[in-house]
Amino acid sequence: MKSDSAPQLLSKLNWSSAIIRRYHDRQNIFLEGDKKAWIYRVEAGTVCLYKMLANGRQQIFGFPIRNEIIGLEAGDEYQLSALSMGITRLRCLPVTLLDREARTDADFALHLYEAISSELEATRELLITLGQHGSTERMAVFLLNLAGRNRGGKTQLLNLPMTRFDIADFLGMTIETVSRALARLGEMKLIVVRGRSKIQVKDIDGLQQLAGLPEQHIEAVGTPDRTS
Amino acid sequence: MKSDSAPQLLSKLNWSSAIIRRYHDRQNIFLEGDKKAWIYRVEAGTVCLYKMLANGRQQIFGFPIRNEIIGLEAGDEYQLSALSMGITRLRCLPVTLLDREARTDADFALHLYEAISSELEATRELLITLGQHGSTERMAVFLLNLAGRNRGGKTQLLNLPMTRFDIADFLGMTIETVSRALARLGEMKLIVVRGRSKIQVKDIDGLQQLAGLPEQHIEAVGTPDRTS
DNA sequence: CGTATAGTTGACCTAATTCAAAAGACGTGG
DNA sequence: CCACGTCTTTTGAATTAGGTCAACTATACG
Repeated sequence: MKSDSAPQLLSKLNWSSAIIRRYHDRQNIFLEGDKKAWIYRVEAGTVCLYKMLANGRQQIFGFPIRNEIIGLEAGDEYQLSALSMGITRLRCLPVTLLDREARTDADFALHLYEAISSELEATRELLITLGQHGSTERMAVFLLNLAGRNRGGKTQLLNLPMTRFDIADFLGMTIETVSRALARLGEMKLIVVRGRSKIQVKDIDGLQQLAGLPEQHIEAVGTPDRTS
Repeated sequence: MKSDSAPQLLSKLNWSSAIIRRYHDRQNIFLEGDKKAWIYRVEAGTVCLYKMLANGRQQIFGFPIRNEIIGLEAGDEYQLSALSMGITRLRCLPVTLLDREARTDADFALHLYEAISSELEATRELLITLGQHGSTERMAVFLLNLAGRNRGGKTQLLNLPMTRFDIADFLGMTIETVSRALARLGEMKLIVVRGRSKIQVKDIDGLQQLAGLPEQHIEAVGTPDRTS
């Protein structure tokens, strides 16, 4: 559901020369409207991409993790804010470098085009999830997305570095509903909630089924086992 | 809210040589998954961009009108379906032409990048609208969006070539709720509903205010931590 | 430990969906 | 131009999912 656009870019860009920056929990990486100076690749940890809203809430657009790129968008300002969720390590590349490459190398510029395109596609998926599914299903989608990108076994222990508040803002609901949705998934024996930041996935197929029944819009991001 | 990215592209592309294609009401222009052969610029009428969903409904992502570009995305398949709303005229450009240009001209490729970027931004706005606003507000946003892109006077007569069903699928609600939302806006003296496809905007400022005031994104000054 | 913060659970309320039916728009043929 | 039938839209009543408010519990941290 989030930017899986890294692979192509990695090849072209000289990331090895990039600086590594370390964040602890809930540090701002950049804010919407900041002048864009760097693009980042997540090396470890999780990032939260969001926009602040007038009502004090925020709309979260994703939680990029290891190997995903953030800050990649046209314009000279960031269009989203980024926050570290837990201890996080980022590799930073000056945009100037990216810009120079893009201006001279059409092929590279096209990679940018593709990367943003897939980001757009991901955002559309999110929009569909929010618009069309109930709270329990949305939670299932969220967990599957995490599980998929974490690339684990069948019985995964998911790490949730984000708070219930963040999850609520991501899925467009309240923390209470998040809590109840998790409880319901628990009752259904699909997951076990372990403390505030660990969730054991017991029945990934069940989740999958809940999340979208028909294959349609839940592409198994990374998960090798797709039963249907 | 939709792709207003045309201007830059227009300058580079040789649209004058492009074929014109005519559609009447509710004809498919292309379908999600179709091999991408053309990109289009709307000359007249309205297009509906959507994805079919498993439950028989559809998520609509926008209603591009005159001068807006459709079919512009990376990949060799369309990621959305497009349907004409009312009599519609499109100028068609073979993607091969666009591709050739993009592969050789880095500057042009960057324009594509920017175009998609603004599309992404628009989709994010839509997501926020759907996620955070009530039905009446959403309707206000929709009407303002139409009014804004139609560029008219203060007391506009809006043409709605799409059905209530389409509006419902765009705003993530039911036709009944669409109807009630319009009725409510009527009671508030903000609009007058004239038949099934015309709406007279009486108080655009009132709509704007309802919609959440144009500036709904507060930049986070300081810590975005909600609680502390 | 004890306090603060995060999360859960319960009771109630509201907005939107659902189901049902009436009213209005539109096209057709007389 | 009117009468008719179909389809779209509106309106109403009942239902429900999720939000809100409030109390309670669990967890992290000093």
